[in-house]
Amino acid sequence: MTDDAPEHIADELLAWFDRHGRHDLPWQHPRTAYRVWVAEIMLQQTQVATVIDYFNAFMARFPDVHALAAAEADDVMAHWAGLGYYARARNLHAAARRLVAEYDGRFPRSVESLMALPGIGRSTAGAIVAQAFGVWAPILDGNAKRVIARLAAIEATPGTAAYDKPLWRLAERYTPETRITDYTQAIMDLGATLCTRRNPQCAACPLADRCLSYRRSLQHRIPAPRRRSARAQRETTMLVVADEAGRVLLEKRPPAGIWGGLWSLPEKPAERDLHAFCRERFGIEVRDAGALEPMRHAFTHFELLIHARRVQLRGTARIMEGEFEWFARDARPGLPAPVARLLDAPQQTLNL
DNA sequence: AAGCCGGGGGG
DNA sequence: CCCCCAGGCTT
Repeated sequence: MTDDAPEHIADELLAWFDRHGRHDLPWQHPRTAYRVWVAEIMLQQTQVATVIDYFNAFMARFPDVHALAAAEADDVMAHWAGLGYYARARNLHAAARRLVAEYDGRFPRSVESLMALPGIGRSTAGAIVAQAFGVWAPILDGNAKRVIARLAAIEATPGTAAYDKPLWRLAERYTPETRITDYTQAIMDLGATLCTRRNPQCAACPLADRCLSYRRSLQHRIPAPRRRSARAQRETTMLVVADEAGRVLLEKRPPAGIWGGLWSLPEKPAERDLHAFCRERFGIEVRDAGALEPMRHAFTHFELLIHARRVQLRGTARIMEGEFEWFARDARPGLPAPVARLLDAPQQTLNL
């Protein structure tokens, strides 16, 4: 299947990149290892257009690896709120501290060393050494996978070893010895701008004449669609507990799991009585102020139906330490997007 | 090898 | 509504 795949693509790809590639992304100027690393982590499963504002704000607050390592975890999480995949932020922070402790803040230049850091796999490690240091290394992000799968007419289903294994072998074959930084950017740019998932612009592609999919008119069928399974439904009840001053009680979620490490609204088990639960969990007496409009939130593998209930504190707010805290409206930490939407809904803003 | 993690954008 | 996106970690 891949034996008749093209042998070389770098020359044509680089010539195209010089004229049509992306040369003004924020992490390209200046292109330090720290900036490339942070960008690569943010760009995992997240589109460029979404990342740019987060990246610039992150760099303004944490300009180098020492600043990031010295920061509080909450501060890092707050700058990630809304980006999703919060394990990325926890890993980024942990890796920054290890880089400072073990490497004096200087990035190692080998794929193997970088892969030993949390959150950095083979493709991200390759992108960092290629882009920051000009070291030869293949990458295989979503763009490169699609470009190479089409070039070699890989018909296996994405997400399987039958798909990934030949792609890594071909990624190694195509990665040139020279202009490694530009090549890495070029194959991603081709995938992002011409060799797109739908409606690939083959007429403008510098590799069309050697692309097996194009020559066989398979470019619309490769990559094959992923198998999709029915999305499970889940429900939860969240409490909007407000005190007299309009502050809201938030809970820091455990590090693992959904929204790990983020502040959010406390959840009440469905079977628990509201008053008993608040008494035992928070040590407060409350008045039930009624249900809010349920909110749906779609995750990749399930859909969450959030039943929110407004609860008024009776008496004085206790000072709480640790996993629960009272937050004034303008002092809220970063929240998961649906929780932020819930608190910002018109029915909420009236009395909070 | 397969399942899991979050939110946004585009068709 | 559907699918995918500069993937990696866990089991």
